[in-house]
Amino acid sequence: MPELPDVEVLGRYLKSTSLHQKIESVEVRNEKVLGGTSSQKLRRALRGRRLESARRHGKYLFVELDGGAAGGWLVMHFGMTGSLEYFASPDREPAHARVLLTFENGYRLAFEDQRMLGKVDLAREPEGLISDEDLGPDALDLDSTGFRERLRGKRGAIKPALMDQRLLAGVGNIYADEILFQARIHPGRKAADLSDADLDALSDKTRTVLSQAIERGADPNRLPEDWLLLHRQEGERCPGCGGEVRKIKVSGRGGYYCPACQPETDSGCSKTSPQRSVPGR
DNA sequence: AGTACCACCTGACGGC
DNA sequence: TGCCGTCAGGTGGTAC
Repeated sequence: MPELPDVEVLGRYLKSTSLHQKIESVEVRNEKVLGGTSSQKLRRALRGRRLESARRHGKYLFVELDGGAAGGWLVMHFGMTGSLEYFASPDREPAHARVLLTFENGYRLAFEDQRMLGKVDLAREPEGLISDEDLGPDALDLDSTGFRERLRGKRGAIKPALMDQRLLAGVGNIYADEILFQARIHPGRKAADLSDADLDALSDKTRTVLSQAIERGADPNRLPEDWLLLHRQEGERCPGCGGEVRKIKVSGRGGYYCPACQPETDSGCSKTSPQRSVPGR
């Protein structure tokens, strides 16, 4: 689940549950989720401290530790199956808890991750990690000008460009499909072939899709029925036109789209997308 | 600069 | 019921 909206929601969850409490203990159940750090280092950095604030950049969540310069930041990336769970009773402990913080009030915060493709790490400053990883600006911080500039000159298909964390950070496979659907652009079209109007639509939909998803708690059950997201299956009806949703592979990733709403070639008239029966805003 | 493939991991699902 | 291949919302490395 963890693309930008999911991580934003997890960050809010952490803020509403886990800030300002002293950390009594740190338990690493599986070291595979540790990035450049070790159990010892993590324990030493966290024990006795408090989580003071949290912020997100793309799919990364940064949690500030108290203690000023000595404090540093806890960094989390949720991979494909990562999540957070704050709980008191042992029977609420998630099945795949990999790192557990226990607070002075007895509650625990679990970093859970079934497939262990996520990471928990320490960083001096978020900016350091952002530049080390060469992450682009957060997708929600990009205006249409910045968006156009960053996609300009891209050689390949638009979908992998949208998902390229170095161009803009936060969009993954699922939301890329949704954004392209709402912008009425075929995922396999060459980025370089897109008109300015196409790019503006993409930029606009990137922001509206992500922010609306956040407003709805990134919960699929609460997302609008006319989003493609809820119809990601071959043969499902397109919520825009009633046509058939199709599956394709673009640069190695499986994805869904509506051939009618997202034509393969720009027929020249999708300049200003005609009256859409699609989501819109 | 792209893409194609493999790897990292676990688990769910469909076909036989 | 069981085995097997495939696929899954992420990223990184390598080889063309």
